[in-house]
Amino acid sequence: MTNAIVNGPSSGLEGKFSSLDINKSAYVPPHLRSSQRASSSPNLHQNSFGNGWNDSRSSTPNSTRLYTARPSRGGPPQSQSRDWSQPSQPRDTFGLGVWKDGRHVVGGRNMRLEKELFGDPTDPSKQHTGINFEKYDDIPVEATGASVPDPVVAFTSPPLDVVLLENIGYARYTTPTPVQKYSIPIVANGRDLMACAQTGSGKTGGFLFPILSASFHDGPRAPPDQPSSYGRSRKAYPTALILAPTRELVSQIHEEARKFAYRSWVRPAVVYGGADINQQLRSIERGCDLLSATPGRLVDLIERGRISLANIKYLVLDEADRMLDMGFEPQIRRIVQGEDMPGVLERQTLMFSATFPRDIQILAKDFLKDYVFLSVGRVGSTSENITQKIEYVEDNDKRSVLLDILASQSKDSGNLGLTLVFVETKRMADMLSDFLMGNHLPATSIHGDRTQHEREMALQTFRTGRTPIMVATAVAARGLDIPNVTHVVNYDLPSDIDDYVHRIGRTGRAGNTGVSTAFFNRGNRNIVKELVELLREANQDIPNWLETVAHEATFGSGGGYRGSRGRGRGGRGNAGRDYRAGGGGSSNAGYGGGYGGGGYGGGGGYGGRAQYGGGGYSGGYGGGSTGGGGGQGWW
DNA sequence: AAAAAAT
Repeated sequence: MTNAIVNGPSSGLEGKFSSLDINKSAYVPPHLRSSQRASSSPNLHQNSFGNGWNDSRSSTPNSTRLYTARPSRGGPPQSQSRDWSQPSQPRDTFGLGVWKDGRHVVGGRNMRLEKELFGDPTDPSKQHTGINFEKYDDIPVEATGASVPDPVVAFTSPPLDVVLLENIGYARYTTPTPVQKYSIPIVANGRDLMACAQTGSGKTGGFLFPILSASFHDGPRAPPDQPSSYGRSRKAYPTALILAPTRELVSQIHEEARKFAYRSWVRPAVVYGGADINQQLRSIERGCDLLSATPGRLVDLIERGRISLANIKYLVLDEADRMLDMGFEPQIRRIVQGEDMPGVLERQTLMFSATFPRDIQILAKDFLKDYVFLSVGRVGSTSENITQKIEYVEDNDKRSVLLDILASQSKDSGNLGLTLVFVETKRMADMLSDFLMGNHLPATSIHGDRTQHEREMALQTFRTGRTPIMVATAVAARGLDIPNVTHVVNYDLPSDIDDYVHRIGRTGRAGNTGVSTAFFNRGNRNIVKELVELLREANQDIPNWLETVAHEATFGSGGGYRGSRGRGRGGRGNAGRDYRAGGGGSSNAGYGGGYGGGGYGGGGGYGGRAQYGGGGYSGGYGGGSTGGGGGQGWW
């Protein structure tokens, strides 16, 4: 099994145009696959372990098992199914497989597509393994819940589906991240999952890998009551649905899905607002098995009768806390509970959230069944490969300080790195990028008032280095994975420390070192305490004046440093605790270990601090002025 | 107070 990655697929059909037509005509849209599927596969409700995933919660033991019961690659099968001997078996040459007669018919390789999806392996500048594994092994993970499956140690033991393993190999991922080590067996055992983890921890693979592995093996679920005799229905019946808060995030998830669904029967699709809906309609007609979507556009398409959720087997809510912050709860509830999606017992649901406040707990209670709770340590702040600098800069001086920074950066020889500048408002994003461009700096900007096209262009010119400076609002703070960001500037500090963590997490990825610079002034006192704690945890240098300010802020008021966001999120960072565990909770991996420090939601259960955080707002403006220490009278 | 998201 291991050699699947090393050798790669060896279909002899790659690049043969002759089977183009065959393939086109042989392709069966997902919604028309029901008849053959229903008759040929009695294993409809089985996962790749072969155990019923509906009732696995009570019966599945922890022991590891094979993730794949039989091979499903492009070569001749090692088992029965003689029809393979037919020479003209319609195999695809464009990297598309099909599900046919209850079996996975894997597509042939397509070198052009492969290059598009995975990059050119011969191009060293594209060598982007994505993940620094030594660092990642330090991330503490805690799993709680009833009979938590043991984490896996490798993609190959027990093995994921061979086709998936090959794709993982093409993507040059060698080792599962800690999130994946836990999530893979959890999902593969049919369990629901609530994970407190951030993007960058490998969580996209954490849900894509097990979902695709099982899907490759099991095939699509037969849509209920599908009027299959009526020509082609134009309704898509996805098997898996992934919801995420921003368009960029959704589109990034879709790109990952395209990689790992390569050569399989699974057609990934993506829908989000701001883009031409007719184009999206056409694309989902071409196949929509694993759908990544923002909630609004999905509801729209459901209303138009073009997407049915009746076939959903896997539901993923990514960045759930953020979606609630953005007011998506009504749409999400409608999608999950108010349409035709199978109930909680008939589907598998995975929720990811950076924090675990009360409203997320409620959502988890409503959407999940007997879930495993996974708490994954913070990546950005604990990893010391991000150097965090805090500079005192008054608002009026910010522009010139930024220019200085950018100028000194460009003096560094071979400055290939990208600089991401965060501001708080859309207006500021426009003004600042105009200012930079006016100073002949190659800058662009991204925020919610730009058209989707402009946003995509900005992201593209930034990624490719054509405009290596990008000014961004919160739209780019979370989740976006842009390789080669070497510097994050918090031109305006966010009022929420979690946002800060997310922002600086845009750099220092892929095991590279990164620098973050924050402009701090009196307007940022609301996060100073948490900021100092964070810097301390991450072994960063803390300026004396900052310590002083933090001290004052602590004393100046009842310590209501959190306020500002109205509804305090449950504790900091990933302090998410499995509240079901009643405070104590069984822990599989040392969480406390690298985490000491005060802030981590200190034992006392959950509910308490979740909703209306401590002192509320006003973290003490005006508290003891005349900055005492450091001899710097800033206040 | 701001940002994001369906039109």
